[in-house]
Amino acid sequence: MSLTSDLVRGHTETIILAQLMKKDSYGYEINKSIQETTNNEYELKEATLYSAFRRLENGGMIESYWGDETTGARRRYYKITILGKALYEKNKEDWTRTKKLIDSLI
Amino acid sequence: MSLTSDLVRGHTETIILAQLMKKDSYGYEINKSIQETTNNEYELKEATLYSAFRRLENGGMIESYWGDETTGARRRYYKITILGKALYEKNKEDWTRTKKLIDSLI
DNA sequence: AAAATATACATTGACAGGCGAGGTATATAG
DNA sequence: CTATATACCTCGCCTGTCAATGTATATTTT
Repeated sequence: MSLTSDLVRGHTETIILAQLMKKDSYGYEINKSIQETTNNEYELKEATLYSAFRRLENGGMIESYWGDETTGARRRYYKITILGKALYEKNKEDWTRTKKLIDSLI
Repeated sequence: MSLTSDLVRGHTETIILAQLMKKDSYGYEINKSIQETTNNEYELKEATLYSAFRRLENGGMIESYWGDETTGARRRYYKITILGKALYEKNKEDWTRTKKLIDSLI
């Protein structure tokens, strides 16, 4: 929504992985969930979201499959892989370190 | 140095402004100071540093003047402006908010 | 005296992530 | 029947980062 986007840059993949740590999900739902969690303070732009999915899938961090909805628009579900879980944990640690780093610098 | 760069992206200007809040300084010194503060965990690449200076100066956030060194390499000193101080304060607030936002999402 | 290192500034061109703008398709509410 | 919500996707631009490269002076090492 606001000015935060620049500062969240670089966390997009981790945010998506975090959602997929809870359960398999699809783009639209993930984004809604982010909006709810942040009281509409933040959302991923669709182009950002889907390009992140591509990167993550190409890197073997997530896998996708089509949902079996008989009604409504089709959904492409994503599932986090072992590799993806490991990346998520690593990114979380990096975030903890980076937070301290920035706090000490600004 | 390491993997942090992606996550610090977006904070470069604020980090520079933070240094200039303390005192007028020049590129090389600012970078050394950052390295010392972070125990060599982080440093700005020169190209990044100088392009940030350009942006900040063009935006009226900092002003520059040549030092009067009679020996050694010349130094271009930077001074933070009123506008720059305001931006710094705003960026700090944004950081506080963003930190919470990311913490809630990952 | 020569070579290496430290100090100090600067530019160029490539790269990657974010995103505006545009497009497709189905279902429901007014 | 029109608007809105759900759901996916791509193209091409913009911006910040950074490797590589270049300049110049001073000190330290060999």
